[in-house]
Amino acid sequence: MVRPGGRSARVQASVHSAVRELEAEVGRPALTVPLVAARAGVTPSTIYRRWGDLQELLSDVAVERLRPEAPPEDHGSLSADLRNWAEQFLDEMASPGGRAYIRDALLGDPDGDNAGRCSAYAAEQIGIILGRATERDEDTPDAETVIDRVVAPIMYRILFRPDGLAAAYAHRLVGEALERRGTAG
Amino acid sequence: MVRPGGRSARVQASVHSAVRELEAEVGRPALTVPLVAARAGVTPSTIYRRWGDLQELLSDVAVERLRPEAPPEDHGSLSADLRNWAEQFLDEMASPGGRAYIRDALLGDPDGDNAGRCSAYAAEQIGIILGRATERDEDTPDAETVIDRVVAPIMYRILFRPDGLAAAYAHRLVGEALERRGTAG
DNA sequence: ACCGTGAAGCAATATCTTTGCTTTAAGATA
DNA sequence: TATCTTAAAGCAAAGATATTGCTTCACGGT
Repeated sequence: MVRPGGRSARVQASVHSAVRELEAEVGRPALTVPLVAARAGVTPSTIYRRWGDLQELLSDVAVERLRPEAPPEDHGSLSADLRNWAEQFLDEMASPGGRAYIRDALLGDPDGDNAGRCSAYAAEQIGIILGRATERDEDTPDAETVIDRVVAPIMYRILFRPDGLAAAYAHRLVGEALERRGTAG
Repeated sequence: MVRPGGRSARVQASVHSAVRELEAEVGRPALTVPLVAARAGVTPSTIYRRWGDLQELLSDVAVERLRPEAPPEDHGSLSADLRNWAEQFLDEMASPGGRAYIRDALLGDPDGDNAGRCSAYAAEQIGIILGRATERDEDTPDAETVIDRVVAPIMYRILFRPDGLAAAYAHRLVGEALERRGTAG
């Protein structure tokens, strides 16, 4: 029987907060399970038993921070919506903090579950944008295409070649992904 | 002064071998620095001082294993070369072992150095393919385009959505990346 | 053949991880 | 509301890993 509320929930919240606070205060390299436990007012064995190790805990926290907080802004057209979303996505993900979260999320994730969740967040936001475009009767690519053409290149560069990423790159990708579509009806 | 040869080199080789052997024998989750050290005939402190921790050592080993061993096969045309290369790339990288290496390479890599190296390997292979195409007077995209259109989507899916990846996907990406190019001179 | 030096060995210490057992409190039942 | 059940947390001891000062070794230069 699952017990989503009560003590377990309090412990989880308190541990997550402790991670976020300590990440800011001492930096991630200095994070340890006992340190987090002390700040959270919990014994280390609680963390080991619930999360396994520090990496899985960090992965958990990272995924939470990567979850979008609001649907993408509506700028009145598919291309404006996508441009804006891609720019923000790149900004957030390419920042030092964003990169650390992505890595953490991928890292302590034996079954690929958390990584899948991150990808689903992006897919969801894109789905909203494309849904709006469809309602406006715009010619709309499918979400997979946008992921291949826009999200994947951004993530690849963030992970493998973190230098020289700027909004212009996101804009170019969006432009290319939408090429030869503006004229249909 | 750098000392590439001699004892240091022997230690490095022996430690790398130990990692590879033990990865196969006991599995990566059971790997520990003391275990590797014992197999390599080295004291643990040597490993800690040279590599910092297990993750960085694994990252090191992983990058070595991701280095291509030969230039891409020549099939007589850009599209055949790229199709073949992409298919092999996907096969190797999407296999359980390949995915583990990619993750390890990204993981113990504080400065993004090893990740950059992996990306450079792919870029180099692609450069060879495109160079051949240019010599044949084919209309040739630049390497960045191939990375954005072919490599990035493959890597994104391997890392974030490991299900349902097959050669057909790689072929489709190559086809789309080369679209509207075959007819030029 | 002999230094100088960077890297490896050794060993003591500090820290983290694991685990068996006990205690707590959430949620169900009456 | 009192009681019961049980998943999860606490505690503490044992085990393993990580760190570090000092010593020893051997490569590369003179």
